Amino acid sequence: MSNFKVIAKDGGARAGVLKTTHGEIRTPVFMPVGTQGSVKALSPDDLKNAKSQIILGNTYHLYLRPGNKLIKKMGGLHKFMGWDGPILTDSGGFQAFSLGAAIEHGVKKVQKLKVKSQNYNSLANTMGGDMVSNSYQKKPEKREKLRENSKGEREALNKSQESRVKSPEKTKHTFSKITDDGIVFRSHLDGSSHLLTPQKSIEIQLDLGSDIILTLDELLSPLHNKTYVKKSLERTHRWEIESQKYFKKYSKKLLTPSPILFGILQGVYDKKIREDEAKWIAEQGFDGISIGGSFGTSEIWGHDSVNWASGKAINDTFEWVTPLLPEDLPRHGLGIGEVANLFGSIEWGIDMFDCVSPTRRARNGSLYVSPKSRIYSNTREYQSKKFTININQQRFSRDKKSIDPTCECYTCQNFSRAYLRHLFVSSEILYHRLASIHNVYFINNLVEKIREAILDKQFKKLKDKWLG
RNA sequence: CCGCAGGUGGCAGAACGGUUGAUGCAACAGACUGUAAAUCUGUGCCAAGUAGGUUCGACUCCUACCCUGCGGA
Repeated sequence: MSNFKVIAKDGGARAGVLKTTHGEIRTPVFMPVGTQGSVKALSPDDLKNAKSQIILGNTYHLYLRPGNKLIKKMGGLHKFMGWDGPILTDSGGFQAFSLGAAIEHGVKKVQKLKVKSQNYNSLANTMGGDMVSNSYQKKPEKREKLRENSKGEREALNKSQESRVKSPEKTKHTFSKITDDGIVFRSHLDGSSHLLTPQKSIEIQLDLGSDIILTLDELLSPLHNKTYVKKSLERTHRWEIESQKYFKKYSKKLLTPSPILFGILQGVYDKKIREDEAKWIAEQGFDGISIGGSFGTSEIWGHDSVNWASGKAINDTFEWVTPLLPEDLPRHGLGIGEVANLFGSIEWGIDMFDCVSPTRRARNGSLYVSPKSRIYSNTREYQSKKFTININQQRFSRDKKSIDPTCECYTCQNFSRAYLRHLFVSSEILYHRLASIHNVYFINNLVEKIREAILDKQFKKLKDKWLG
């Protein structure tokens, strides 16, 4: 019996209902990310008032601190954090990337700039040593460079040549390493070493009492070469099957009613690979399918900068894979959550989303605004087609309007841009809460509006209104 | 009034007499997509109290004055 039901379709876009052990979810749905048992700056009440139906928790972080066994003893993650709605837990697969390949390759999940291909094969050969990433090292490097430049001409030349030779060879220290058995992590907290196997990941997620569990996968980088990608995907397949076996063996025994298990469709920005992966995952009998992997471009995969456009990789990928996935399974776009990407993904039949963007952006001063409000604000946003403003900007210091005059969140009902800017530049803690309430509400509300539009067969119209 | 210490960007604060002039904060802008993120990346600063002197060369040494702090009368 399926937990998921599509109740309406408008083109490729779907509206549905997903049953979980902590209640029903209306899809499409956005899931705020609560990595360490907390959606940063927000209480469960704040989350509910911001229209959150379900949140995400993280295996890797909660395993390291406070520990899955402790959370189990405390009655599970829901009780521990005071959230009675559904929780989806990530498997820890993303950290293999963010603590490994992302550092080594200097890339992000959604790579916006064209990266010069270096044909990376294996990764993270150099675990150990200083716990510093390249971005964290930049400051000292800059300092050295400046000092060198200020010395005598010849001396400076010699020195800078030396550093030019040394610099590319510089070891990048990563915190994760992939082995066939699982992911070896060196804790970013205390340096201790941990092996996360597919079984271990499921065990942790069961201990947490998650409603929706994900299989362990390895997130690929656009700079992994074809040989490595092939090998990695075979390994991820093995991990997913092992995850599923372990899940079937223990989930019903340990928890009643049982949580559900989503498999992960991995890959890079390549049609053939994504289609093959879609066919494979469709056959495995999962309760849902999370679509992850890299949405970046590189020469290795034949992408040239001319063809590249923002969000194109995401849209293309979903366009390729969704026709090959079972209609009756929920589809989850892992880590997707920017406004344009939500429209682009839902259009191709994606039902669920999670993203750190609303909460991280909020804390960093980037607040969402709707198209109408962009016109109010200033022609800058309107022209740039962005959906955010940087509240730190001076032009908001006397702005009496709410962040988004069309928004009905608690923050917009009660506070001005001028006040929020003041809180932000003053580093007041309240800023984080008010800003996060707004951004989470904004995205949740947008997805809710999209759902209503699908039910009314108005999806295209709403999309045009936003993306024009 | 006397003694001591000291005056370096908007603020704080470094540097053998050698094209001087870091760094931090603040300011201004930008980034952020399964959270190593209240983070990161840029940008600019009319920067040596005043007036002289020594020196090839002074932020750096000398003199006077002005100002600030501390102690004393």
